[in-house]
Amino acid sequence: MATLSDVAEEAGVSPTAVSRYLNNRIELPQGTRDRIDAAIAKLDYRPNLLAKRLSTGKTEAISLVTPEIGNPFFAELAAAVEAEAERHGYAVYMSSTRGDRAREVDAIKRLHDQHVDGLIMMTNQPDDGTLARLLARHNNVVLLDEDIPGVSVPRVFVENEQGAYAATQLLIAAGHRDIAVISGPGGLMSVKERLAGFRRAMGEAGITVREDWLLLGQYSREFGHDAAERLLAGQERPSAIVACSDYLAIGVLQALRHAEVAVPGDMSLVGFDDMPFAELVDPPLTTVRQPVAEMGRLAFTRLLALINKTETETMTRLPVELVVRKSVARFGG
Amino acid sequence: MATLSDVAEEAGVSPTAVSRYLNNRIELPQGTRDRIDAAIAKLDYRPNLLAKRLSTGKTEAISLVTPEIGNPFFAELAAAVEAEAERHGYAVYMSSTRGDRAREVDAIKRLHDQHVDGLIMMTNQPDDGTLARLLARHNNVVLLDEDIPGVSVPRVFVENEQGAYAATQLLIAAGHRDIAVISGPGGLMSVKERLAGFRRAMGEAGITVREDWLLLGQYSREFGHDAAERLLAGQERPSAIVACSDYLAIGVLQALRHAEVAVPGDMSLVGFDDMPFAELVDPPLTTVRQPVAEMGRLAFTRLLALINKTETETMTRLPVELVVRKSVARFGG
DNA sequence: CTAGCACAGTAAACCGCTTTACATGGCGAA
DNA sequence: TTCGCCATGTAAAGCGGTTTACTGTGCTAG
Repeated sequence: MATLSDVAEEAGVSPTAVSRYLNNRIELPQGTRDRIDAAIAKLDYRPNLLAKRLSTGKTEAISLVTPEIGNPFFAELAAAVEAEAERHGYAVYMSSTRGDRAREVDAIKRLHDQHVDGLIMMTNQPDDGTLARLLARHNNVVLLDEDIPGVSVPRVFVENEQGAYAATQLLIAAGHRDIAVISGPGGLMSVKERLAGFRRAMGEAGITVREDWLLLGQYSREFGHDAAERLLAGQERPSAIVACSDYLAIGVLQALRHAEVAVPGDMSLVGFDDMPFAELVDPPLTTVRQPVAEMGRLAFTRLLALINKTETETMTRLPVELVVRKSVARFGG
Repeated sequence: MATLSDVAEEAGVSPTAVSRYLNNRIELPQGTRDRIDAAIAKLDYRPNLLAKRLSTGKTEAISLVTPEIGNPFFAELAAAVEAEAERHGYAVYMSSTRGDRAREVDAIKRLHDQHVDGLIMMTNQPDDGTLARLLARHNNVVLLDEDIPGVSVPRVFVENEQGAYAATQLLIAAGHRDIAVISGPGGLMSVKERLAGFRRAMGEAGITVREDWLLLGQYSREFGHDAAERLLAGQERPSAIVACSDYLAIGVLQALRHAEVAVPGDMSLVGFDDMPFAELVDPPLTTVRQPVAEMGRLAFTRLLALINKTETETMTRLPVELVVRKSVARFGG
């Protein structure tokens, strides 16, 4: 591969000149410019990024850590981040922590070694302080989708409270009063906020919340399934369920189908996320849509601003939207 | 950050010694080793990967190019590759081409610049020779899931022919004779092979294939939808459809639902891939499962072998498995 | 007694680019 | 005429490692 020096020699100038020319740090007369351009073309010169990075200390790369890249929600988020990064000439290192705390820690440490310019972090489990401590030492971090308390960095979240509020209101408007909630780990911000939205809607309607119908566990299909079974096994049954993720809703749907409880006939259900499959399941799922593409895009934008020192801590809340499909029916009919 | 020289100074040896010690290229007496280890611990030394890479020319990173990381099939594949890469200490650069030829070209070129050690390539559109030419110039490439004719590199594919054969056989065994196929772009290997499997099954059963019921287009929901509509609009209708991807099948399902054609009552359907949502749709989809995790794992393994020069061109075919659910019924009831 | 060898390292070049500080020539102004 | 300055560059020192070739020093074998 041709190097900068080769180009310089070919063009009859010094490597310095070529370097500075390419980085717009020098004004050269037309003739010289032409010679350099010609040499570059002739030798098919492409700068060695490794050398450039070592020299400048900037990598033009970011790290993206996701809980599970195979999960469509995170995959879409990742795709959006990647697309925006690419637009700005940034490469993205991806790591999938598979819900493993050790791997999260690893990913952050490795980020240090990879010398990426920044990190977009997603997590789906409550932090015990480990992550917060680790992230505090790093400069360019933005948190996406889920909070890690105690780190002061830009954050991009959605209106969790609003979303759950709207979902619950929809159920109440359909005549439901016995409403259960199935959600993720109690320590997670999104879980707390969605629960708060639920409580607010219930409160405003003057309905007492049954605490034993608030089932917190994991944002997973399995937990959705198990929680629904538990609900069905109880003395009294709710007539509607707010599942705080579409994965949970899917699990619920499976349990209900297995128990031959008709949806929405015998049980109404609303999800959260609006994953691609939400409209494909039976029945098509009424759910709260998160603006995934916008979230990813914005997260990268924030990170870039951070890298360029034009940004400090900010918190953005993106609006969500209730998408009404077929999984909610009027109570009793 | 502490450098190698800092460590050397602290330990009272030369940087060379430390470097060689860390890379197991020298035997040092216990005393010296201890001093170096102590210095490393004291200074919290972590080697600068950038410098190491520039120096050695090895990056311990690979590039993964996928058509669409937001697509669960590719996302799962990517997750599997990432997991295996991580096990071996490799980082992975991800790029999503969004079905754009220019972006594919870009990704490959950039790979050259990023100086990654290798590339795992997935594509979902026929190559006009551009990619083949580009890839020929690069050493460490493995093709995953789909072929690019004319490049002699390791490949990891599935038994496409077998899969379609089994799917078709299932339909024939259920009494169907009027079977249509909806598939991806005609130029794609997977499309050809799946079609071949279909023809073989039909041939063995002595059924004539209706060429106008072979609908080739894109591996997308939209095309599945449109193709199904076209099928329904015809003079005669098939009683069963082989959709060569689950995305296609979903589209078909939507079109059929809209036209109030019951599945599997009025129309049987089998998909391909066994994406996570396949069992969640209505009715749960009978489909051909691809061993996604194994594909990803193997692709990385092959690439690693290639990087270490212990491998040349190989082609692996992973077996597929017919997963019977509820979307196929006996013909006539 | 000495040649030779193993041991325990080291000096210095190099990977390819950036950047700081400096150089040269010509020209305008005093 | 001379000074200074602008335009047009250049030399060389990094960035932080790796690697090749080499050096002392002591010990052993002959």
